[in-house]
Amino acid sequence: MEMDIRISVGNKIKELRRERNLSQEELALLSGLDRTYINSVENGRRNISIISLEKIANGLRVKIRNIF
Amino acid sequence: MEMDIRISVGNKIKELRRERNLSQEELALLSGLDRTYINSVENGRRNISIISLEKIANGLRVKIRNIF
DNA sequence: CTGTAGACTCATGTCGACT
DNA sequence: AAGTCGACATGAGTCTACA
Repeated sequence: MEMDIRISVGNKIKELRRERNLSQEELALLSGLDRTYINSVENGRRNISIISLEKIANGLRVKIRNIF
Repeated sequence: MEMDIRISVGNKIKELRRERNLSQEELALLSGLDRTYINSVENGRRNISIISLEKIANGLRVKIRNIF
C-alpha cells in the first residue's frame, strides 16, 4: 500500500529539522517561507512545489533527493 | 551558479521519457496529467508539485529521487 | 508529435491572530 | 514552540484550439 507523498515528505522534513535542533520558525527564516506554511507541510496537509521544497532543502542543508 | 530547478527537473523528465521511447501524450496518459502540462513542465515553465511529480515518476517507472 | 495561447477552477503560499 | 483558522493574491493543472 502507498504512503501519501505529502505525509512522507512532511515527516522527513520534520525529522531533519529536529536533528538540526531548529524550530519551525527558525527553519522558516532559513528557507524564506512562512512559518504556518512549514507547519502545514510538516503535517502532510500541503502539496508543496519543487521551488518551495528546494528552499526548505537549502534551509536544512540537504539535497532535495534526501527528502524523498 | 544555480540552475533553476524547474529547468533541471524538466530536462531530466524529457531525458527519461525519450529513453523509454514515449511521446509527451503517452507519458501524459501513463501519469494521468494533461499533455500540454507535461510539455510546459519539460520546458521548465512550471513549478510542479510533489503529487504531480510522483505521477510522472510512476509513468516513467522511476523513483522521484531519480528526477533530481 | 511538439509547442504555445487563452480561459478556467481550485490549491499554494502569505499574513495576522488566537490557543 | 507548535497548531490552526480565515482572508487573500498568485499560480498549478485542465481543456480546446491552432501552427
